[in-house]
Amino acid sequence: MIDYARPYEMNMCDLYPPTPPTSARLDDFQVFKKGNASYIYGNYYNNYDVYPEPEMDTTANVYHNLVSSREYRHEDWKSKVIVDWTDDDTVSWLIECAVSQGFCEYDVPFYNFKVCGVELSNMRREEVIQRMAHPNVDLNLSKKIGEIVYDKLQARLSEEIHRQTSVFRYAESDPYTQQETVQSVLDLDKHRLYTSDYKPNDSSLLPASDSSDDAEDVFRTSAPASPFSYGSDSKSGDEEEKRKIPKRLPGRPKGSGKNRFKRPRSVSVPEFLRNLLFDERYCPSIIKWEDYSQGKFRFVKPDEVAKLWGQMKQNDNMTFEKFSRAMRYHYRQNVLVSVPTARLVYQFGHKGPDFKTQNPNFVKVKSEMDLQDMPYS
DNA sequence: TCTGCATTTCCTGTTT
DNA sequence: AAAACAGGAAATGCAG
Repeated sequence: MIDYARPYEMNMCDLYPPTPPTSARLDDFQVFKKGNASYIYGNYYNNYDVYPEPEMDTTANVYHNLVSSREYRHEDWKSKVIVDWTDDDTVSWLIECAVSQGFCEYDVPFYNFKVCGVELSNMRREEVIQRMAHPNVDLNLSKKIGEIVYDKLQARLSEEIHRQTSVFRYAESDPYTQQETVQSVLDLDKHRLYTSDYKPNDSSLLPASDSSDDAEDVFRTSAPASPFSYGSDSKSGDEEEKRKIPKRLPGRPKGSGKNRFKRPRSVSVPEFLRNLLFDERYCPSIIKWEDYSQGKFRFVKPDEVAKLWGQMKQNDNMTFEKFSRAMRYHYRQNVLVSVPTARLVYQFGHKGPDFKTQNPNFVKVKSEMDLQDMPYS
């Protein structure tokens, strides 16, 4: 089922690590890719399986930990859902989580977790464990803390999702006319969510997932393994040669059945489009609102949108043709609607995601610009 | 393990 | 003519 109208939804920009070192826009989408950069000790490292040497002075780290961890002891996070957490909320939760499990707060390198809730919720087990590593703390202890923290996080996340789902069953019937009601229901729900009886499943003693899974890419390489797998890709022009090569069967080519790893829940195609439209980095440069009041949007650079989708799904072979096929499947349920006369223009249907936004296409209103131009206002 | 859903891939034909 | 569109068919991956 698609959560078309989730109460809060991550923006594309929120999915990715803080200010990656490369300036290339598409690199923002590589957080799900195995072996790609992860943020630790203020630096990016390319391998989840090693514990890199921190660049910061380790003594300073420990000192920082001792002195500052109490600054984060506030309880704001308890009344919020995870995606609303600030980096301080994340740290507060982390410390309380570790302490409640009998660990010493000084063994938790909380400065590695100064991230917002969205980023935290997208962390994989390996990344949490890796961030937990500290040269002055026994590796096994760090690993254990990391695993428990990860399990607690997942338990909390699944409880949140469960709560959202039950709220939005109600909302799905008519998301537009009921929007206000739904919002108020959500607000109520949000505020009483974790104030009293939050009891996550205690799976902290489960064995750690096999991180070796991450060492290999489960998706096929961009080059076909054999001519038999992609017969139609042959561009020899030799008709007879073509006839000899059996056509590739329709459907996704078989990946490796083994070495599968869990990816974080990905957004659906309509949600992905909505998120791009909400993100100043992509709207209006590669996708933009054509008629916001009707939910109509236009692909400015369709190939780039498809590429982003492909990168998010770790699929280098994604094209706009395939992406648009996925979009067309959403016509059936009125999540998306075709706009016949205009090319590259689509429309969110009445069952589409909530696309309410203050400033479509991020066009500054005149008064705002005037205010900015005034030196002292 | 099974099932259903959301894709992914390829394809043929049509429209712009 | 090329690109975009439409939708069938078959396959995968994931979640329940």
